[in-house]
Amino acid sequence: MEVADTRTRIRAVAIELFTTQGYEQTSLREIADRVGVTKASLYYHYPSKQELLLAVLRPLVVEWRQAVDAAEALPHTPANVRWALENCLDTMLRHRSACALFIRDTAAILATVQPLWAELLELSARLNSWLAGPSPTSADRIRAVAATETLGVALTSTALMPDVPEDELRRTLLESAAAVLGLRRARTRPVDARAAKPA
Amino acid sequence: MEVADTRTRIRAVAIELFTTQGYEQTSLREIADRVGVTKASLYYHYPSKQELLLAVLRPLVVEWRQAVDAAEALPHTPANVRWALENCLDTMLRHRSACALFIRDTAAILATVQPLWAELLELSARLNSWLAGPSPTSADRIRAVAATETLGVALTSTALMPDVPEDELRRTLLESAAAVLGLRRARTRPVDARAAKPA
DNA sequence: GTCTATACCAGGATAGAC
DNA sequence: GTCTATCCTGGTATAGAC
Repeated sequence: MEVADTRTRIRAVAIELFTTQGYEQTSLREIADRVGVTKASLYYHYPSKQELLLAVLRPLVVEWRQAVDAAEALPHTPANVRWALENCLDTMLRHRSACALFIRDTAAILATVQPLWAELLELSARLNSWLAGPSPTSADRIRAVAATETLGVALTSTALMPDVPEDELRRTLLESAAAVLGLRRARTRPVDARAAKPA
Repeated sequence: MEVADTRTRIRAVAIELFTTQGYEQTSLREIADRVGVTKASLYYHYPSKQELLLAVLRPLVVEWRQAVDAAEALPHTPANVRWALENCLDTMLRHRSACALFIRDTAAILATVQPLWAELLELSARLNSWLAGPSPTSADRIRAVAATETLGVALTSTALMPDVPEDELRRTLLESAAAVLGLRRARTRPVDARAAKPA
């Protein structure tokens, strides 16, 4: 592989420009120029701008699905809920830029890659429904959505609170989400995981 | 005014198409066709697509500013915090479609109408800083952002939980935001508004 | 003052030469 | 695997009809 092969470089430039400027705001010419090829050459490697976007977003969706699968496999106990929140938050933090794209560019992505978007919606629906617990009231369901939304703050936080250290962010958001769900404060280790059900 | 004047009809069609399809995804031709005029005619009434977007978004920003101003004018007591959350939530609900546009189309709007966007950022910064209270810790600041984000659920809720009645949504979200901020459960009337400070 | 016709340029996409 | 040339659509600008 004498080249840092063009295909890979295109993807790298795309992820950078998409996440800094947005998807619609980034032209193929811009990407091509930065890579040092022509627009037409991009089309040799990726059949469309859409596919390029997919190549950027797919890894996040894959991991996110694993996180939701993992949560669903567990019984809905307070300790498990805490663990699931943590796992989801970490997944988001790991793919921070792709997540930000998803959030900032919702309309464009929705219009562009509908199937991927649909999967993401379905995944968050499953997560929310697990978080709401068995036979949930409307309030339980609302709280579940509110809790996941709370974790989403991790993504806007870089812009709003650049000086806050990541571990404190992580800890506080987890506590906030737990508070929304009516869980009491965390113990150091997840003990008595089978006691009373959450409010 | 024999006509439901063209200018107004353009704006009405724009708000509808922008909010259902997104800003970038809506072409001027589409709007013009729906109104029954040509693209060029749009330009007589609005100097650019941007201006049309501004005309749609401006009312929300105006009211939002009033809500933040009102909050800042009050001392940071638990009762006042509750009242501010409520007021902000209601503002969002009143301008639900414009809010949704702002959230779904962030990247496009950011790129298109930077000054408006900047004002919105500044307003939410002010609101968050008021919510965090005087001399806040990092955790207080994070919680403030998490609480406002919680209210934002009102906007996604229509899609995720279409069957939940609005008043229950409103009540539960306010309680969730209060839980994030560490306020205890609401009394029917805001009594003893000057007692202990929130965690 | 309100609108149409028309032309311009940028961006996504395709065909075909090298 | 990369380029040139070309097409179509969308935002924009202007001249001019009514």
